[in-house]
Amino acid sequence: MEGRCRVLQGPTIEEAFRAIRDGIAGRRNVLIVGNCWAEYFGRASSKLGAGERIVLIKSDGSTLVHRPRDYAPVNWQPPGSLFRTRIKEGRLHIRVFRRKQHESLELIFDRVYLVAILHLIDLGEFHLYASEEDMRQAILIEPSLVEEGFRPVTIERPVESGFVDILGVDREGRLTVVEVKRKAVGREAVLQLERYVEDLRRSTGREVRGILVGPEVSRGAQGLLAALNLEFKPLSPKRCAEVLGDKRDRRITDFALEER
Amino acid sequence: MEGRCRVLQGPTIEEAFRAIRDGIAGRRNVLIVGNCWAEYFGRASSKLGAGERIVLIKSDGSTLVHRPRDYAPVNWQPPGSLFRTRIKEGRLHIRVFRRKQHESLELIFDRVYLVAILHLIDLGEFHLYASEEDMRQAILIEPSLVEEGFRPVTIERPVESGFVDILGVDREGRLTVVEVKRKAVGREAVLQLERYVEDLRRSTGREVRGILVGPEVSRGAQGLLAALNLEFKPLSPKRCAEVLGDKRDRRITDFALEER
DNA sequence: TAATAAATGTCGTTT
DNA sequence: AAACGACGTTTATTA
Repeated sequence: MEGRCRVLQGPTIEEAFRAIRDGIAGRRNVLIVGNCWAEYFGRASSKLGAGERIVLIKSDGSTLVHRPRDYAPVNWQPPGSLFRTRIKEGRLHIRVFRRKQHESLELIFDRVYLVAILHLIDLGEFHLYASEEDMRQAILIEPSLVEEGFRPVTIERPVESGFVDILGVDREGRLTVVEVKRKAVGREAVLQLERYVEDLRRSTGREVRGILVGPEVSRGAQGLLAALNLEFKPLSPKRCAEVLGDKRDRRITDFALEER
Repeated sequence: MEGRCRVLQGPTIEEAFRAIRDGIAGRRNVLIVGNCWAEYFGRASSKLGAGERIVLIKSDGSTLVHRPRDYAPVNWQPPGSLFRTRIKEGRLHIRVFRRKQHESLELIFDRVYLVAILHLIDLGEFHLYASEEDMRQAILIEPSLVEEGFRPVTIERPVESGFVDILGVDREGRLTVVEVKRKAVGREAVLQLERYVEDLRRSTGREVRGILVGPEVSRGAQGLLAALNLEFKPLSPKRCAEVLGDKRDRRITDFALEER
């Protein structure tokens, strides 16, 4: 473990500097807790006043500056960033930059409470279920999730303005565009569907139905749907996962137990 | 600093458990480095195999599980989460959940390398420049950024399917919808603009121009624009920031809300 | 490399 | 509380 994890508590700026510089050079993960401020220039620009934060520099170069609140980092750099650390006027400067993107984050610490240099090995697999892709799969396996008598014909069918999620035929043989969303659909999704339907009407000269599938609709989207003569079919990712679980292999079944 | 930052290096599971439980109860920020695996159930569900990671539990309840790579956490919970920590079969279990949302993340550690309990004070202000809002401001101050002779009339004008960024009149008196984007515009933005233009044509019975303003257009969006007879005007957030820098100090704030 | 759309998106703002 | 849209969105996939 000692080889894996080197910790400095209450280091001097000089000690912190050396540990961080070497940690970054050695492609370790570097954790810094201290009082800092920051400036960012690139796609936009930003200024962050002084405060106590947690900074995480990962071995792939991604860098996160976390305040004691919120999910999102207040400042960051994506993977592949480069670093320059130095001491200036008794303070620790860490410049995180991406040359090609002309993007730079300058971090300045005047106090460092904790530095940890970590060699982490993480080969664990990660799997996510109940994605929009899973919903599409479920519909292909069990088309009645959309509507009794619905028959899918094509997936990812290209039309003029994009790709139709599922193109099929309803029980009366009408061409039917299905657009799937894993969360509550808003106006945006309706516009997308409307465009697809319009493209298909034009290119085929046939009558075309448009059905939005998702767990719920917003009020505004509801109105737009009505105005554009489009339809909504409620369907949750959860329900789809169940269908997939039944038909494929069991994955989500313990979810029901969890939910009570 | 000692009051601010309590660190356990290579603690036993029991020691880690106590420190973490008390840290969470005391609304501290808690850093954990160790070997863990995880399961998530909620909006979706996921399974993460064993590996060495950094876990950050913030004082507002937000929780992040970070692998040694990537900007994004592999698992997380938003602010406001609740916690239950316990030891089971010699392992440390941390359950992070939100009852109302029926969302739960279960983290299990079999080894803990480092625990830090942090009391962080962060009152620093954060400011972001060159946002889309800044671009709109710049256009209001300097309408020729869109086109010579353009005169803004209304901002955030509601139409049937949403809100028009800037509604104005071109040099020939034609109603003109301007949609602003801070980065390269894709199909989505074109659809949005098309809808607005269509709504206004219908509701006013007048000729309506639609101009998309942004740093660049994608190929596909370009095509869609042409097909729908809409226009594109290149304008970068940076250029807008310059304009604001020049003109802002003159305090032309509540400008352009009245019709001219 | 560019483009396109999903995301457990998150987050602020406004109704 | 719900809706709506921006975000330095990031990330994966595909042409």
